[in-house]
Amino acid sequence: MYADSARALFRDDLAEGLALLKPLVLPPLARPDGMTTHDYAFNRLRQAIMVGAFRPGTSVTIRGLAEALESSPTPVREALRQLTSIGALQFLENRRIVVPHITPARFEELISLRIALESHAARRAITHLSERQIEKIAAIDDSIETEIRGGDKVAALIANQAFHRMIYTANPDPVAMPLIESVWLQLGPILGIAMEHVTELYVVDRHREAIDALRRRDEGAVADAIAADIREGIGGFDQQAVARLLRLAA
Amino acid sequence: MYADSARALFRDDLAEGLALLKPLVLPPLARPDGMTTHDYAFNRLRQAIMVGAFRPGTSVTIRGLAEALESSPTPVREALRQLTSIGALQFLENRRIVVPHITPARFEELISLRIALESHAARRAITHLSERQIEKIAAIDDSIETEIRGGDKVAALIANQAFHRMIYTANPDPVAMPLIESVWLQLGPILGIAMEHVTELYVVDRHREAIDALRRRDEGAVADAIAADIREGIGGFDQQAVARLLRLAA
DNA sequence: TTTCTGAAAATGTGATCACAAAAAGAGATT
DNA sequence: AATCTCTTTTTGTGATCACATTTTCAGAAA
Repeated sequence: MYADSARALFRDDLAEGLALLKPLVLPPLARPDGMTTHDYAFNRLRQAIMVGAFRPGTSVTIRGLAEALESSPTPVREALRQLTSIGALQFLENRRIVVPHITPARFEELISLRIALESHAARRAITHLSERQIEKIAAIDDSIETEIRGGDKVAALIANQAFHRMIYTANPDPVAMPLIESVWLQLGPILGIAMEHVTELYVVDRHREAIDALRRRDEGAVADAIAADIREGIGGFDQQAVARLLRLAA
Repeated sequence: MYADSARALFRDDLAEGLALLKPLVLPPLARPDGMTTHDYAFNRLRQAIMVGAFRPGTSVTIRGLAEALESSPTPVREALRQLTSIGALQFLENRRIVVPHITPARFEELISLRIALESHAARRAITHLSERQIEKIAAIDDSIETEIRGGDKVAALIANQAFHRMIYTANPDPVAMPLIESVWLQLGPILGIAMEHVTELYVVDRHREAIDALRRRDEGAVADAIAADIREGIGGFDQQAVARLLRLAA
């Protein structure tokens, strides 16, 4: 596996990183026609980071990624630069490019920021949601449970994100969504750790509550449900367990 | 002025754009030692957009900026790509790079997002603020009034941003600050329009209220003061007047 | 005057190269 | 065995170039 590429894709955790990256980033997402190399690289990396393919502290290289994506340094560097702008990566002083480390305090800040942003976005979405859209949201919620019961952690995570995204993007001017995804990206690497250590997934979310509140067009109840949902867990992961894990890692 | 450069820096509003850009972006900020060309370009453009140097819809070119910044396309393109990630610019389908247009609805969304984000950040900052820092914040508030009375719109704007930034960055893990600045960037172009049309600046902010609340460590009062401050105006600009202006422009 | 057409210019994209800084590694020294 | 030193390799940076697409604009046609 190492000899496959002349250069290392990752400096640390090479095997694990590759193992996670390969299915997530390399084969599945074919490049659509008309998509630039840069956009392709950006979206692949973004998606990989958001679902926890990279552990905190992992460092990547421009040439390594260019090779993995069968491209050249220029578009990859642009993609990496963009990812730093949204907190997904970090260019260090010594020119190393790493996935940011997360302290327990930072983790708490990010969760609290998620609550502020997403309860706000949920409130703002209510008036724009049609009945049909709400039913779609409920359908996505069902698929989350299916994935959790099936034990596919990454799929559960993605479905959970889709659930939240579907609500917030009902707003025709979804200015909050990019910021919310920035926070998700910063939490991604933690989820990667969680996925390695947590074997049991729990279906304890507040999605039903949120959906009911959406149907009633009850702003306060929606915001409360979303806040509680975030506070308690992330797509099958128990929040407290993740926090504990983080303290151990630090 | 036009003949100075072989290529146009802006496609539209060339004269106005240059007039605003020159003092803000070109001469003053000298490139510090050790700062890369890319970082320099990024920071200059970012600052220029944040204080309203570019009107909505203005389009820029990579080569034009590279020439203006005495650099080459590569680092400038990276800077522009980063700016799109934080909502300051937009790469259109036809490969044009523009400052995003803003609809009245989007404007309202951004203001409401500012309130959600900044009242949250203010709450989170309270426990980390020392007495000395609060006095510094009060000093910045004084300088805002000075600038407003002096009639320097850009300086007033920058001082106002410094006031808010000083509060939010007291938090040792300021995860919200980059997101807040992203919103500021998206509002920047509107401020540019406001600065062109508004002649009178008002010193009607809630800063004193906010500072008092900070001294009392009163979370709710701080959040309320910040929310009211944002709702009513931006660094000397009356919010309602700006909204009216925007409806006219649309 | 307006609209259409085709050539010329401009522009974003991505690959490549030279360069300096940093990291890695081999071998000697303590 | 641990530390230091010097060479080699790797890596980010920025400039340049070729290419395809888009825009611009002059001139013809209606």
